Amino acid sequence: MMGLVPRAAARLSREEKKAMTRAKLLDAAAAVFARKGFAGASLDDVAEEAGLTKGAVYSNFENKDDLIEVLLDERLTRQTEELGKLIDERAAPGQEAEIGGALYMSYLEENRDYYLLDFEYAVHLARNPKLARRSSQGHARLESAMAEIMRRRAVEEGYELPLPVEDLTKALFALGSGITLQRLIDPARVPDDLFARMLALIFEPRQGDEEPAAGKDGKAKR
Amino acid sequence: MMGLVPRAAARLSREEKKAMTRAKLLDAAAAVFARKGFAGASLDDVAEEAGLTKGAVYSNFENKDDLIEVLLDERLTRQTEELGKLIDERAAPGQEAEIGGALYMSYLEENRDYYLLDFEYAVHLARNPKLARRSSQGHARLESAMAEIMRRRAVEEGYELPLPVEDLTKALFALGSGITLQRLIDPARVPDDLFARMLALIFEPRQGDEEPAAGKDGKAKR
DNA sequence: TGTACATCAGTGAACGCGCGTTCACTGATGTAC
DNA sequence: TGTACATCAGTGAACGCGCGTTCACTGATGTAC
Repeated sequence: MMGLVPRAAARLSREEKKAMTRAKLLDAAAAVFARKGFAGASLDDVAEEAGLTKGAVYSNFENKDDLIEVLLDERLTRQTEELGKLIDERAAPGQEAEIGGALYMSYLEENRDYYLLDFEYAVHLARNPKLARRSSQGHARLESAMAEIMRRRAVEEGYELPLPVEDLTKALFALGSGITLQRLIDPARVPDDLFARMLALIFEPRQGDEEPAAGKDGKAKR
Repeated sequence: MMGLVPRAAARLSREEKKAMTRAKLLDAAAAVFARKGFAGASLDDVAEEAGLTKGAVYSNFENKDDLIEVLLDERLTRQTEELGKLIDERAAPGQEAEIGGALYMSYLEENRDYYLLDFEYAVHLARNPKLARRSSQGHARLESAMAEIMRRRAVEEGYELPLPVEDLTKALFALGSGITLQRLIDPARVPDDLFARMLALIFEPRQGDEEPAAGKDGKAKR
């Protein structure tokens, strides 16, 4: 019983073992950075959380910057992949705003520390243009994924987007992150459903738009 | 010539001199924190920029946190006072969105470093609830000022706001800060006029709103 | 107005600490024969 | 299958540095007489 894990581990090749160490370090970094922040957490903290030593960090990553870069990049990739599924599974036609807003807010509630880390790192990026350039790619992919979803929904349900998708996407992410930051600082100052209501507002048909194609839910979005 | 400032200074009372020192330190802190960030700048940097020593900082402020708190609080108060004037002077009826958006963006362009500092400190606040509680008051005042302006405009020009003012205010600040953060990281990824266009969109009349009271500029906001 | 003492804003040096990074070493894995 | 050497992931200790904070001191300003 006690020896199982070690004995199993002893069968791993050098390469496999290294991959495990790396994974352990990334998990530990996620937890520790979330708890203490990037600046506030030391590599000793990370190593200890992983049950290893600082040397293991430097054996697997260039330095502290590299570690968090890999960490956040991998998380962003995962989120990008999950984004589509989430919305498609949950949102009925005409309910995207409410569901999307609520979904985001509950996700935020559960991942407070991760968002905080994102903001901290965003500031770090703004002060380190070289890092920023690399990280831009990941965010661009996330935006594309989101834009693609909105475009498809709009076509399927026959409504017009109020702005070019790319711009709309950027604006929605901006709105979301702005609300997020406010809530992180003082949850009481931002209503739970503000994001959802803004989404509804933004997607609502305007005077001068033609009436939605008959059938479906004519007066839906109100 | 050379002796003028010192000789004049020699006439100041202890109190006046201390006030001058404090002001010098705050100016220096504003410059240094903007340049290097709050975490990145040392109190030695601040003191040196002010032509003083660290001891002067500790003689005028409790510690580093207190220094930036006072600094940002004073700036916020100034901004709150100027906010009303700015919009009233510049924006013709029906042009609030365009002017407001453009105004904000050009202000951002000129004060890049200050915004960066704001975000850095916001994260700091989110991790230090005690600090956050005090700083909330300043932001609440800024929001009230903004809400008051929007309320008045809406009445004067006879349109309806799409959400309760308080919520709308929070949402607009959130959108603005979200766009700001994106632009700080990578200006190329956010169009200059995105904020203005979103404002226009948000204030645009919707299907189901009654037509605007005759006269004025009936089909204006399009 | 002048003198003697009190106050206190700002000095300058030292303290203590934590942290990122480096490095010689080790022991388990891999390789060649 | 077994042996001898090479490799290299991870160890553990040391290095060096910067920084926030403290503190005994000083000299200019304030106060009392």
